Amino acid sequence: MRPKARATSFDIAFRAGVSQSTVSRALRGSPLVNLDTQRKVQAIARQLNYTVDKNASALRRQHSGTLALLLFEDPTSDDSLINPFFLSMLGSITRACARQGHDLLVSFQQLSNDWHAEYQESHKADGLILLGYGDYVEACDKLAALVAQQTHFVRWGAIVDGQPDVSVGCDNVQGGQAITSHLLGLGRRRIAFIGDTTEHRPEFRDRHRGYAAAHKAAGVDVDPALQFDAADSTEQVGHAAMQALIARGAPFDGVFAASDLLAIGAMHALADAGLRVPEQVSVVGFDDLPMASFATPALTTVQQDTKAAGEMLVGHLLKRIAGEDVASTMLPARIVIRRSCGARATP
Amino acid sequence: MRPKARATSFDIAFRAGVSQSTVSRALRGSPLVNLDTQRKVQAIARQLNYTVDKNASALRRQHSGTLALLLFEDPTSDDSLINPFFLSMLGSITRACARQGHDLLVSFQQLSNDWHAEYQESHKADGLILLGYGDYVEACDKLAALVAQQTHFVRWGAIVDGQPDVSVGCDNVQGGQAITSHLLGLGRRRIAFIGDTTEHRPEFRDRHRGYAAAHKAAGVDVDPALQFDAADSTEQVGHAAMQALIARGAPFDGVFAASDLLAIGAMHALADAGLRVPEQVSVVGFDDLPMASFATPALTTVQQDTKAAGEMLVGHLLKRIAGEDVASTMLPARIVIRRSCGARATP
DNA sequence: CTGAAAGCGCTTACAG
DNA sequence: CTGAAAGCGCTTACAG
Repeated sequence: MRPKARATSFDIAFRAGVSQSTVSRALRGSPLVNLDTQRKVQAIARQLNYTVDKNASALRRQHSGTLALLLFEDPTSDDSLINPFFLSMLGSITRACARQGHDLLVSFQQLSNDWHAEYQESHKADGLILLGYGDYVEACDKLAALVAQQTHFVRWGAIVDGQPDVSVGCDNVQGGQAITSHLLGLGRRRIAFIGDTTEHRPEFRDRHRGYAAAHKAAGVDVDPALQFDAADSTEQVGHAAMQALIARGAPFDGVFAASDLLAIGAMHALADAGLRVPEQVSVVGFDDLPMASFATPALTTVQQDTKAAGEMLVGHLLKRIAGEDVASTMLPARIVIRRSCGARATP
Repeated sequence: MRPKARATSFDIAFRAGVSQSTVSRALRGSPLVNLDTQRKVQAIARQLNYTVDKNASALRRQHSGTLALLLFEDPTSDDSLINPFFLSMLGSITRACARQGHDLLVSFQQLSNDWHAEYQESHKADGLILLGYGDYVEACDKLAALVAQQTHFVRWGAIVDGQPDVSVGCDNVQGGQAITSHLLGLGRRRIAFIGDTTEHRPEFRDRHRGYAAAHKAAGVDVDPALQFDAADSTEQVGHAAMQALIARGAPFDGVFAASDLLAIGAMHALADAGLRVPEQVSVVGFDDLPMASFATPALTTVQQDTKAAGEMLVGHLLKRIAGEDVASTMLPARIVIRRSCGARATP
């Protein structure tokens, strides 16, 4: 049984006894068309199960009503799970797109790929949302190239001085400062920091800046021996970092890991080493992943508002596409106190 | 500064001194075209930063190289998080699509919506992947309608007798049987089941069938008072179910929750009631969400291979689109023993 | 308010 | 191996 071919606007025009242009207008609800004609056309369209061919429409109008989300991953972590934080962002971005009447194309990119503009150039999407672009310094050229090509895009991440693009990020400095102050308030004086502090990972760097600011405000010196570089955000890296820190021998009574995954890995390493959290060491993270509340002990952390973030990313991008100017935006971070910091078990 | 307009195949043709048809063929690597011509055209294309306009191409070829993933959610749980299991499926589906050279459109649908065929009809996607369609009985008509319209789609879920469509699912009966046998092997004799057992939730029903089969095989009678209907898979529902079960007064020494989220909610309710897991009650779930291993105690559960699932869904769909026949496929389930079942703490 | 016509940028028979 | 031409299904000036 051959299927009936899809109905086109010409089929509707024929049955309605009007021209195809009128059909097009009527379906779009143009005020130019007579109300009766419009109703008639729409009735026939419904009856024929008609849908506008988006390819034809996009070709003609030169925009597709679609946004593309580019998720970057480290080529190393090929088959492991996607960072749960990005997954949660993906959820909120998808919802925000739907609310704004746009479709969302999702794509995983290898960091190494030549990803600039692929989607927008091919006209499959009107704009791009960038998530997890890896090393910021390396990405910077590509971002600049995107800007130069007038690609419409927004980036999730730290707001960096002199950045070429528009981004939405959480207030990493404030979050880092708040959580560090909390640890200091609990009497911790030697707090380790797990995470890169360079411009390669501006989010981590900003969290570290908050960490430093909190120490300064409390009049506590930071021991450089307590910082350990970690560029990737995985449990494995957190575990290894903690082991290295322990091996270093410099005593510590607190750990601020720049992400929850790092913190959870660190907690495992502490447990392996027979150190009790939070009695001997307070541990805090950043992100508030779903699993943070399930960790043992439950992880004190900094929550990023992914719902607001998704909404803002989509909103900003749509404005850019419409030609409006938008500024990078910082979302507030909120600390979430659980057991791992020892708030209820201060020394 | 006005941007240079995007280059088209005509621009390339002009510079290469050939016709536009030849450009089109050359870019596609057609064997019809002279190798030198091809190289020349491709060089110019690269230099001009040319990309094929996918809208034009899709319009002409009548397919888009795009697949659509439809994620259904309960309208009740509007702003809560997406089920982490689906998120993980989404990750593997995205990867599988990329590997097959297809783009993925992601869409959240309200269960109530009139979702049949929207995407394929509009020619934005060549086929559909359905995830979490809610009540199977209610969805069935729509699935049949999709089949009737010759929409290409595959569904993630239970394989149901006489179903109109192609689906990929895990072997819920086998998984349910294996994990229940494990509990019985640990000496548990009164195992509660949290989950719907009707055709409305065929996955849960199949897990329950496995539960019943394991009891039968072990010669243990099932007390109907130990089953509690739960249609939605959320912590809240699991929590409430457990409370209701406790209130019922029928004693139990084990709980098989039809999903990890239900199991985690149930464990919280048990803790609230002062019942110790696994010493007094063994608890097991289904799915093996990332958070399962972080629960306290770590949750024994049944793992679904989301990677294989994503691959298979995409593979099956692509075959359907190509006109091949494919059969519904069941993936093996694997039990993952952790602390919550009391494997190392048998009475 | 409506229609005839052009054109978005491709792919692909058709003819050479 | 190459080119001229048709056509995919729309939207939108343009003319009435």
